[in-house]
Amino acid sequence: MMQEPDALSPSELIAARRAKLSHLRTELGVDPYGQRVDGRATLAVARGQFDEGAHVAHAAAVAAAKVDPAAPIVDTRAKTRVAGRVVQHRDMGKIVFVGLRDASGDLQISMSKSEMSPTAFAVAKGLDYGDIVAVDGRIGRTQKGEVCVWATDLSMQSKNLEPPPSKWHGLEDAELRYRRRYVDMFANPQTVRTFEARSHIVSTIRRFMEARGYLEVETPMMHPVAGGAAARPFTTMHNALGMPLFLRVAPELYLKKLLVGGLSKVFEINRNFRNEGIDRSHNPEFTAMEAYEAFGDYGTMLELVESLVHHCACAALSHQWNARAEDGPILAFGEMRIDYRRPFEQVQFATLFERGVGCSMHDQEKVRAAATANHIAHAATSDHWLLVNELFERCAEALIDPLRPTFVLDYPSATSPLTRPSRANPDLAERWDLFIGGMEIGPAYTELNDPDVQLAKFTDQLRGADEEMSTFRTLDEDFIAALRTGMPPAGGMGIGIDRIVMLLTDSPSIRDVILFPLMRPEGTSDVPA
RNA sequence: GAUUGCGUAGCUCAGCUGGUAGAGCAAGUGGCUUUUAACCUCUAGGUCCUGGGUUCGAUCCCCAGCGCAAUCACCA
Repeated sequence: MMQEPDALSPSELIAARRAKLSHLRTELGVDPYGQRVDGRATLAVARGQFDEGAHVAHAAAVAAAKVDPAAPIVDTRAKTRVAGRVVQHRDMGKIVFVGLRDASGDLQISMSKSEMSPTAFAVAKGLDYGDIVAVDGRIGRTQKGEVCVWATDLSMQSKNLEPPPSKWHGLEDAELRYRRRYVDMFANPQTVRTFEARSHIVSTIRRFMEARGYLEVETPMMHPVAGGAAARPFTTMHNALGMPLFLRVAPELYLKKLLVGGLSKVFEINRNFRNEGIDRSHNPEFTAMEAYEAFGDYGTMLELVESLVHHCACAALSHQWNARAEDGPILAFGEMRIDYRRPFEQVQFATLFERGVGCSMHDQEKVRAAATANHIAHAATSDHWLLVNELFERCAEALIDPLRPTFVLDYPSATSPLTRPSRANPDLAERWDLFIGGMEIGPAYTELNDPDVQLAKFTDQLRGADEEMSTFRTLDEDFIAALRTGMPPAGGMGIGIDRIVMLLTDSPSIRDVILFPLMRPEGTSDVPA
């Protein structure tokens, strides 16, 4: 080793790369960090420029020139300039093969000592897995048929100083994939495919909503009062105003204010923040879409969401986001084959409850008995409808067919404080939840627009809140004032975008569809100095 | 927040009734002008997650901590 190891990282692997960095500068006179590269083709485009006829003609001309040195070598192979990260490096002596990768795919670069400057060839021989290079050359293929760029020049664009993961296995450790996503992205090409798909799905949703006349809006993420969902918020503080703020748990109340203001169809796609647990389908910040339509109801929203999800499933098929897609909008999700054909299933909450629990949800005695039998806390004293809700989640939700998108309709009114009670049965709220693949994708409601009923429900909810909840759950006077101004009757819905993306990209964890999921800091344990 | 499991070389993984560790790839060296996880030669590479304890001796057993994963709770 010609150079002292990196002071911060004593690994000799890093020292070797630093030595090469120094060698590039002092011995080869090369800037390892490159300059602007114009006229670059993606690797996929360059590969598409391959022409077998030109390759054969060139090979024949080279062969002829060996017999008769005076014979002209006509080369009609396409010239190209590409750049990418080195993912393979095979040095055969006087010929070097390098595998390059960019977001479009992989392409081999073949470099013959006789066709390059000594400096460029020396750089090529010294490349490491992870370096970024730019290459000029012509598109041809090798004797074994591998389409490649036969390089005439190669320049260093960035030196990799971090020992990269195994080129064969990629980066498999889930923790490292999330913490160092940038490594995951070049070590595991599927990661890039998944996030491209995510982008296309969000774009598809946006275009779908716009085509239906919905206006996209952006409402505050910092709320003086946390509202719109029953979730613990994150707290923060505005210094200059001396003002406590909550990161929003839902945009709902602001979007409804826009209906008061006269917009009739609005949607917002953005982040919500909920101070809750983390698991396979929960990240503290997640992306949701909420949409509201004046003069609609939850039926309006049902048609909207069914069309939207079906549309996205079809788009997933045609874009092959999901490699295991079968004929029709049937998409693989792990071991499941989820059938997105319309119409989706619909089932009444009360029906599903009876099937799962074995009694009518209106039968107070039997519900309480069932709650006791299922060891639900405070079964003897709890409110009837809270028990119904508990029992439903414990016993009935599992009956929903995970292979078919299913709307569960008409939840108990008592657990839906922002929802308008059903005209036919005031115990029920005009609300549905959509379940796909065993996950809750989102709810929709016929929104409550009577300010006095809303105020009463909020007040009831506050009265029932425990000490912790009541520290951040306060009455949103602004929202009540907006309702007093007059909000048209409306349908509203919210769906989890991350979960839709999970389903359509066959990703088992929400962390596979969030670029930088929240991780605990590592290596900062209380080691005494 | 609870329970269970995992943490060994840069990566992927072996290993040990408790006697301080191995492989493949990656890295360094030498060879090779058509390779495909290139191959061949030689070499180097480890706080076995951290801190305690038991022991003559701990990577292994016990306790605590940290991180990750799964399940549950909360929630979407």
